[in-house]
Amino acid sequence: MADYDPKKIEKKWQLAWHRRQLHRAKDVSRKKKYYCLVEFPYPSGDGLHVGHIRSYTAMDVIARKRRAEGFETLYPIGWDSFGLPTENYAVKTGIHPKIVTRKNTDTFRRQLKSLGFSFDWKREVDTSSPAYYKWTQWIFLQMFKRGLAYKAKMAINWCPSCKIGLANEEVIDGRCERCGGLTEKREKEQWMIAITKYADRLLKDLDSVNYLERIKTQQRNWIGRSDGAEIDFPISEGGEKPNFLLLHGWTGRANKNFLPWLKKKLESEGFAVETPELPNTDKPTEEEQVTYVLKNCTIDANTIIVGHSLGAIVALKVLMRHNKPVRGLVLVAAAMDPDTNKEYKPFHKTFSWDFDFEKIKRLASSRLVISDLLETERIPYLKRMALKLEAPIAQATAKKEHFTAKEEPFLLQKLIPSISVFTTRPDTLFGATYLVLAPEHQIIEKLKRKIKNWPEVLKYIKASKAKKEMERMAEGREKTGVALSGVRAINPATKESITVFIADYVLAGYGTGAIMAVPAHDQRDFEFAKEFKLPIREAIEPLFNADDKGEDAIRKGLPFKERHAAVCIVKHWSEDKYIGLKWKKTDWRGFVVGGIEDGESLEDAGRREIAEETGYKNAKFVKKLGGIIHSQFYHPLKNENRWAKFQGLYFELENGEREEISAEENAIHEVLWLTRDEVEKFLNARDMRHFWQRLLRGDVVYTDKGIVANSGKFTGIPSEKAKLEIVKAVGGVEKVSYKLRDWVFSRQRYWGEPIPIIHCENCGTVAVPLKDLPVKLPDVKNFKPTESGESPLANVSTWINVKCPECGGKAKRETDVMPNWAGSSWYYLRYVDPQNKKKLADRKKLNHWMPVDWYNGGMEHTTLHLLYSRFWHKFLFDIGAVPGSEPYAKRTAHGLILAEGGEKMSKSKGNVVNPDDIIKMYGADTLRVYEMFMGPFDQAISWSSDSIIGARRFIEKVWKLSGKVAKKTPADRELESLVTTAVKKVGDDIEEMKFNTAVSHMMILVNEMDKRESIDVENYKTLLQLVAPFAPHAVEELWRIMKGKKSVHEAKWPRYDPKKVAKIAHRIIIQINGKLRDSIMVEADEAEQAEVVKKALARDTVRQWTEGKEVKRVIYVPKRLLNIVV
RNA sequence: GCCCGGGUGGCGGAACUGGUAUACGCGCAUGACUUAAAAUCAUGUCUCGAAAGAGUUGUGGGUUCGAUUCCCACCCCGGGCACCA
Repeated sequence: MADYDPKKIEKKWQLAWHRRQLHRAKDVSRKKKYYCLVEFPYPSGDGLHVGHIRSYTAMDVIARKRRAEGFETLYPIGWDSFGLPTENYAVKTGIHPKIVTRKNTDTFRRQLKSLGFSFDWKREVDTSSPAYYKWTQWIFLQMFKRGLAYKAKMAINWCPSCKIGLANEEVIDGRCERCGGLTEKREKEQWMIAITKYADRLLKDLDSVNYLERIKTQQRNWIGRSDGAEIDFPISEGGEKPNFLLLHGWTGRANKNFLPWLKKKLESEGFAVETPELPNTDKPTEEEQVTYVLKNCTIDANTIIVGHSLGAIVALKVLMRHNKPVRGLVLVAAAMDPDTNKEYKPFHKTFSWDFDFEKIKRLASSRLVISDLLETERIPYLKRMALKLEAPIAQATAKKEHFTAKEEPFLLQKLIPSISVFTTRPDTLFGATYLVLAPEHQIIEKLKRKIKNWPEVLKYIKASKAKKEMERMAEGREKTGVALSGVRAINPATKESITVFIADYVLAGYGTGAIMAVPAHDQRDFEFAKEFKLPIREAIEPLFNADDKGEDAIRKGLPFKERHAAVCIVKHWSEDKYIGLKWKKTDWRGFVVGGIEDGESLEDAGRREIAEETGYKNAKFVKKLGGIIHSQFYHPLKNENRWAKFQGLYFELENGEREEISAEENAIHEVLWLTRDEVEKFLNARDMRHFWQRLLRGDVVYTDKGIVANSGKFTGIPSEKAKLEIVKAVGGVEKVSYKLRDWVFSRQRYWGEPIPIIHCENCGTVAVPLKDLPVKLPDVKNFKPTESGESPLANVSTWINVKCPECGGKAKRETDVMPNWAGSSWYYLRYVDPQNKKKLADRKKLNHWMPVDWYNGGMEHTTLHLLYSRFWHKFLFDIGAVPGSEPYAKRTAHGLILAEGGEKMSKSKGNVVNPDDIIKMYGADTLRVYEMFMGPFDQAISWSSDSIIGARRFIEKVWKLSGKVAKKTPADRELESLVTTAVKKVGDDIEEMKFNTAVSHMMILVNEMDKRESIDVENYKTLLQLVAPFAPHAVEELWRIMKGKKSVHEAKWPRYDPKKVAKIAHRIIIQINGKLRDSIMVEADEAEQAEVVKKALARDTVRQWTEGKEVKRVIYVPKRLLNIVV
């Protein structure tokens, strides 16, 4: 037989498989489907990376195994071909990106084919081809139509060297992901996509998919859900008072009672109130009323519009038409006929509720309240509106006389100027001793005239804006800020007047851009408070729970016995040493602890305990160590659950004078003198450590949950429980916040999908009609981005100037293009039906193939591509374009391949491994096997050119074994068992992506076979089948030599008989006192313990160790080990 | 700082659910074949020790008959997030 020569066989079989269309996936098949997916490559000029091969081989192994198991398997590939490197190359060379892309794609295709991947090449997709991006644009327009794609002026991350805006996900350590340059913040009009609308579903649905746990965790952290509350802090000093515009509804008692009442109330508080007489109140025509208000009333940024029943509708319309922000909006509904108890018809019939709620929210930025003067459930539209506006509903107090509303503190409170904060710890509200606003907070501008130190404040705001991201980080988070003098707020819980600061440690983009600072229970607030010498007030007493392990774990069902106790830290009279008590009967190591008896002072109790437990007589009390610490645990000696309320006390001994300790005490614990370091190690309970920290550092910020303290009627409640109660008591609202930001979708560049939007002078922003899709990229000569940050497309006047599709008037095309994450957000859907001209994919085919059964890719895409595509898929699901709301049933991740030195491979470092070279030298099969064998698939690993040879030798061994194959061989039960084990292990390992051990099992089998004179045909064939997915070409050649016509890749995956895995005889390890001393062979049928022990004890080696000793205990693990304890 | 991984020979790494630590591969050493080299084959290869034996899975402690594996504390490396209230 000829020597193994991959050059001779690899091309041959690649062509043969292609001709036989072995890897085509049929859309109609009686087999069960299986969809394997890998991340399609960006065809860069560097060619295929060995990292691609790692992932693609892994999935190829799985795809081939699935086919062998009888699945109709789809394993597609395509090109993610829009992107910056190609464009930058075009800028440099003047060659059109289209041409560069084609060239690169050809290289990638040739390289992938040379590796023998079982892709279905008929399904190639290419994101930069108009036939493809037509549908990318289509999806964008669907989002636009549903308000998910919007244009907004906002501070974005700007990379000055790429001249491009970046999404948060693309900024790493304040640097541009692509070029590594520092990014800055820039105000720009940008297309945004409202991924935040899907935040909660993206989070929740993670529970329904099979992703690696670390992928889920990373996505969860990125989405960053926090459950908390919004709480208003009224401005007590300096607040600009709003003026009110009250719009009444129909003639009726409501107008007679409620509005006059409100007017009087507001005026008595010193507010300016305007109440216009609206025309035609009996037969309302909204148009007249809206015009009237706009014409006759003053509306400015300080106006709060209050609309009552019909007036509510008018208020909304006025606001939209006015189109400038107002101070606030209050909608009051009492649209109930007092006689019939039915809703007024005109209210229901005449008005549509189709408002642009997003816009209204923006226009009424600071106060948004909906007040319900009836039971809410009877006015469902009000509830609907509150939901849409995310506005709090004030509950009515009126019942029978529902038009004579009583005083409504909540409503009023919402109208009085205040600062709203977001907090996850409303339970600490009583400890909030100051407020902090982000420097960008809108209210600062409004308070401007009242701020006495405005120049200083302005300087701080400017300085913080000017800071680049990196500088902000480099400062080591030292807290800076400025107090607003002339402005104060009221803590709604304590009613105390507190200072308001601006500081850049508060972020404008998160929550409300303002926080209540609780220095006692938040590290950052603590640091700030120390810096500015602000009061620190404890609102939570620490609670330590003995966890559910250990002998002091709380026993369920037993009640807690509460006890006040003193914890005494006692210092030596001359040395820097402290008393530690070590309990003898249980694993407690702590300080002197003892109960406080009735009528006894804390100090006395401490001194008494010290004397009793240690004998030392002259302890001098120095200080208390903070407040109470709660500790819940089980007391093993007293057999009861304890709830100890510990007080920390610090004593110093004046001398070593000591009395005899009672025998009783002596039996309980041991007294030790410990240095500071020894104390650290000695303590084994969190409560004791906490006191030690208090002694060492003075203040300790306790940020965990505990028992509410110093909080009026809430004192003593567990903090978790107090949260909601306190929120309710101060009229706060429960809120959820996310770290996830909307997706910046504009790129001011050339090589991307044009955003299919037209800007018309009359009609505003208009979608390109679907029939005009795709909006093709025009050919240009100059790809250079402009200094002003406009797209190069802005210069192509023939392309830009168009007629408005709606009015036919003058209009211009949008010149921004989409980011390169757009095309990749849905490509897996196109594989299913790549040629479809009418839809992004045929529904039947989608039903058949979706979801992707197994998707493998890089960890680096977890919060980018993977999250984006899940979002797009959910959107497509919502509009009925795809079945199922999750695209990928299973997601795994491969580790990076690094260069030999452990660095990243890069052209500039010259350490890139070219797969073409490896294939030339060793063959594609060797490269595949090596990459599978090199190390754990999910971990990063360095390339090693020395080790590749091992993979090649393995294939050669398999090759040479074919010379030993014989039809008749002597029975070989051992080999039989080895083959069976290998079938099981290789199969299992592939499923768990433990390819390295799969290969090693095959190597073991090959080595064993190599020892034999001859090998049975069937055993050899089984081996070939196991190797086939890894080294498809070599095995195909061997298989054909053996058998003939059909391909090994059409053969059924070998099965194994579980009984054969069981060995006939076992080596039993004999240990004496846990040390390995001997081993014996035992037949499977004589594995009874007694027999084995007898056999073992008879052995000389064992007798040597057991001689003259008594056998105390024998542990026997069947088929494994025998441990004799003497 | 927080959240994930990880730490085992000269190197990549293996070890099921707590049960022979170092499988498999690379490298290295010795030998065979060869004029020689490569390739191949055979043997050996954690440390100390002549041996019996002892020690060893980042460090220290604990639980256990027995710990790479479980628990506690700490150190180091990689990745993600980073003042997210």
